Amino acid sequence: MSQTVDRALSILPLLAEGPADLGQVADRLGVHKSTALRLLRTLHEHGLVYRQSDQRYRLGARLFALAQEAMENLDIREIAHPHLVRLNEQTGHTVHLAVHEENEVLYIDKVESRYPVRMYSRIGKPVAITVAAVAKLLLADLPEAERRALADKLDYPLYTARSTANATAFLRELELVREQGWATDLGGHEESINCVAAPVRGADGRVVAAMSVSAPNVVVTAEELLTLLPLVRRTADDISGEYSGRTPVRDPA
Amino acid sequence: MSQTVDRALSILPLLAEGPADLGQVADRLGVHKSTALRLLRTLHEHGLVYRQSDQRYRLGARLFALAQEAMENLDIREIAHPHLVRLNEQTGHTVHLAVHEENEVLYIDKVESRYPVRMYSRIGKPVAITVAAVAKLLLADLPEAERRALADKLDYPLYTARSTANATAFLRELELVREQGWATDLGGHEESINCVAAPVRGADGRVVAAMSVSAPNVVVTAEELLTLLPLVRRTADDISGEYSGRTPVRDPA
DNA sequence: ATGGGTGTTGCACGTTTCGCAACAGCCCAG
DNA sequence: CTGGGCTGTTGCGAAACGTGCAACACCCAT
Repeated sequence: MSQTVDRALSILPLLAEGPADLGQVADRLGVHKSTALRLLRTLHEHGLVYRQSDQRYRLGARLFALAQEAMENLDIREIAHPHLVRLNEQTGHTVHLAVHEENEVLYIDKVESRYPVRMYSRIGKPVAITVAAVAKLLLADLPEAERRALADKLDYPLYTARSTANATAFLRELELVREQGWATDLGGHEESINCVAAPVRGADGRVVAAMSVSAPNVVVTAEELLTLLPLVRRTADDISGEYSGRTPVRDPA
Repeated sequence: MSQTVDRALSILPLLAEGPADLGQVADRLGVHKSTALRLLRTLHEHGLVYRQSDQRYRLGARLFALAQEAMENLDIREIAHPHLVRLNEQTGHTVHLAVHEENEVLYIDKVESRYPVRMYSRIGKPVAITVAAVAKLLLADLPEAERRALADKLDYPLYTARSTANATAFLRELELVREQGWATDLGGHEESINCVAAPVRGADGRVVAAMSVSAPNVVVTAEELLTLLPLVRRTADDISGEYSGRTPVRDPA
């Protein structure tokens, strides 16, 4: 690791606490004033640090711009994909990844049993929003007002006898999902298909995506599928960790 | 200025464009792979850079945390926020707060129409500096020499037919804004969006921030939006007063 | 197996950075 | 006006630090 860079970067969290002048920075870094000056100058040239009118230093505008740009380029799908593949290899079942957008829930990735098929279209198919396990997870995380408003606007088609029947039942189900942190769809969409799903959360704890494992009755019973829940949740948590930058990746120290 | 730090910091905007692997980083920096590796490691230790499971690097969570922390420490923002909210309640439109820093103008707060939810999403994004009403106000306050120098350096993208076309037009517009003490953007950035803005001044009279109200054509015409000007200016003046310590906090009756 | 593609490590050279000390402004007090 | 204290700034030599090289380790395809 580079000492100079290390010192320079140590300035950033220090300034995040509030503005500081050259002397304070030098003291807290444990270096000579002239050294601190040069480091600050370099940070300044890159816009990470800004000098306000009283000559004290602040964190600069470029930092916001960088964070902003990085946010937009964060591709959940890209991060999640290898995890989906691994989950598929471990279970043999179909794995889905879905996001919530504009009152719809869309699949954005899918790995099918044995042969990994990547869906390249960014805009996937809308899912059955009232019954799909992933939809429940994504909607359960909305503020209550939005949840209610949305629930009222939806249609509740009876795909099967176990489909969610109306807004009241749906809201009750969302409440349950919200509390337990996972969701299922047991024959609610197609009679013979069961799903178990877990949420992917961003750094702020909000649900940004949901992942599910689906299998037909003829292959595994609902009970057997439920035994996969811990694995599904762990995988979702791994993705969450990676997505929010909490590095769960092994470092070959 | 420090060469090592300079190189290390150059990695950040590079990664903001999207994830990259070691070789790509080294190439674009023009250094040996081993050098890039050590720089990345240092950045990694500080959490500014994160290594995803495919071993590629991307910007890390700490960057977001820093940006957010820095933003929350901006005192103008804290003081202005309740005023923005009130203005939003009174007008129903989107309200922005922006500051000027290092030849960029960026939004530091935003209250969206009617929804009490505070969106961090677009905050931090640099604004279209040649057309945005807030940008004109902030730049119009610069000393003439700086204004000229800046105007020459800028690009003048034609977002719409009403966008500022070149440096001459821009300087003329700034002169006007400077005299009248407020600014507009009538379809200069997006055809159907109009803005009206007013400056926030510090104790010394210099413009420290600018506030705008934006609304699409389909909701209110430009003329109707302009009738809000007195209210916008009064609000900006209130913020100015509070920021410069002249006025005790006014009750929001 | 074998080759090209990655990422990683140890090392010797020399460029870069460090701390020092002296300088330059600024503000306040005498 | 003058002087002292405070902050930020600059030139310089010494040496520490970072650099590029080359060799290695590893993974995946062919």
